[in-house]
Amino acid sequence: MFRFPVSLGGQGDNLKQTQPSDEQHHRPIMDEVDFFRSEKRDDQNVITEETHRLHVKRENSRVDDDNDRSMGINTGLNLLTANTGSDESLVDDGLSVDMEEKRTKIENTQLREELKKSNEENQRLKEMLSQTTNNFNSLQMQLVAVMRQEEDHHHLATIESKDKDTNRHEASEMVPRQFIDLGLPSAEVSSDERITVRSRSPPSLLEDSSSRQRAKRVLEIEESPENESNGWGNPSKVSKHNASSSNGNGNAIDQSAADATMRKARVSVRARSEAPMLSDGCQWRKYGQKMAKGNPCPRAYYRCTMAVGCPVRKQVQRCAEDRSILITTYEGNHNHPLPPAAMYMASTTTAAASMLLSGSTMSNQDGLMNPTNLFARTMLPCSSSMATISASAPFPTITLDLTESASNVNGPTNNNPLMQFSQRSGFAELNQSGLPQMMGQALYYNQQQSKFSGLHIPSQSLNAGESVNAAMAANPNFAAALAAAITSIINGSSNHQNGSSNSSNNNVTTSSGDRQ
DNA sequence: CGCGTTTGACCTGCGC
DNA sequence: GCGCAGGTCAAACGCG
Repeated sequence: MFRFPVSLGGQGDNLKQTQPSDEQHHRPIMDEVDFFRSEKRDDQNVITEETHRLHVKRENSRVDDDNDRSMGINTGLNLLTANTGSDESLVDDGLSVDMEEKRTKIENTQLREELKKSNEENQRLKEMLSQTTNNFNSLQMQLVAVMRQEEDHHHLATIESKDKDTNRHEASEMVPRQFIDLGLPSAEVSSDERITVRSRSPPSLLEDSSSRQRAKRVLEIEESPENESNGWGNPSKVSKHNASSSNGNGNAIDQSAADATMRKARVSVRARSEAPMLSDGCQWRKYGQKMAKGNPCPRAYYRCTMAVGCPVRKQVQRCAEDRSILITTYEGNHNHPLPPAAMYMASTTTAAASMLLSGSTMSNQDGLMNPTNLFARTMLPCSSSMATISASAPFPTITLDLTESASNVNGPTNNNPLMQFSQRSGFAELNQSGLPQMMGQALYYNQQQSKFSGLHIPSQSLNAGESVNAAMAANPNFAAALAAAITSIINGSSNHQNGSSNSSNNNVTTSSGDRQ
């Protein structure tokens, strides 16, 4: 197996010097050489830099590797050449001290080569780990949704039995029907039924489960025609084709709906910013601008230009009520590597799409969070103030509202919205492994509640505190960072294998503040 | 000259 | 079927 030549826990030269036992294999030899002190410093810098890279992934690591390689190779070759060319003469002269130096040079060269190989291997491993983690997070979100669905199915039976007492006739017709309908292609649903379901969706948390379930199906129906498999050019043109070609295949419909949901999931960030656009680390090109109805401010359309064919687009528009609020809506997932500054927002959109996918692809039973889930209901009031999911929009949209002023700040130390969220919910004592699950469930429940009721929950009394607004004003990237923090927390429950990285992700303050 | 922005035209879905 | 609104395209234009 691969052997890392550096200490994973090292923080710098100081730590290495005070704790030489961590690298007894290398350091004592290097410390003995005074002749190449300058180069030794370079070696230490390389090691230090490598140590930092173990903690913070860099996108330009290749450049670093090149630098290391150039520095290490050049020095090493010179040393090797000197050794091979003058070893015998030195021996003939009987200079044992030079022999020691030559031997040390050779060992240094070997160490550099090992370090270089280690860097390359480490870089490959990190890339593999990053990709695997992303895939795992996406799958984890779906798994959690499926597990919750099965769990809630038992609660559904109880609810339905209660419903039968009050709506015996309705239940006897609707419940069996919904199972039948959900198993059939969505195209068989008439538009009248869709309208009916929409109008029947009550806003209450304890809304009728059957109506919610049917509403969910409508959402799947509405999302299924959207297909971006052939790019963004003319999605609507493909929709008709898909709707007709997929008829008669329920699985195909479900998969289509799932794919469409993933692609059309949107993440909207409301942030106070005087800048015309949030700098989220990506490169955008404006391709259109329209005057939206009811808003004197035009809506600008941007697409990602960091890679050819990247499907990610975003809309930027100022709030009609408060023009200091900048509403940025992201759509799609990047299909190319991203700089670190752009990873946060990208991961947010990806996680949002995964969440929406989890909600819309639940099977034909009770794919909703059970209203009797006291845990989730406890989470909801606060989580809704930070992240809402609206069904009023044409596409399922997660809204991160970071603009509310702190009207009810609990205290000067409670400036972290997520920490306040945990405290208000009575789970402040939870450890870092518990908070992500709670947050994920809360956000997920909010998603289901608002999504299927057709009600956009307005932001209320966000306990983010004045610090959030201050941070937003100081740095528009704070919105992206906070969104990433939420995503990290949501995903944190599934990343127990990444202990070091998760510990920082779960610390929202660190995640949002240090990654600017 | 290349790239990004602007802006009017066009397409599509939806409601009446 | 018609009109409206959202979204996109592409030619024209500006800038470095």
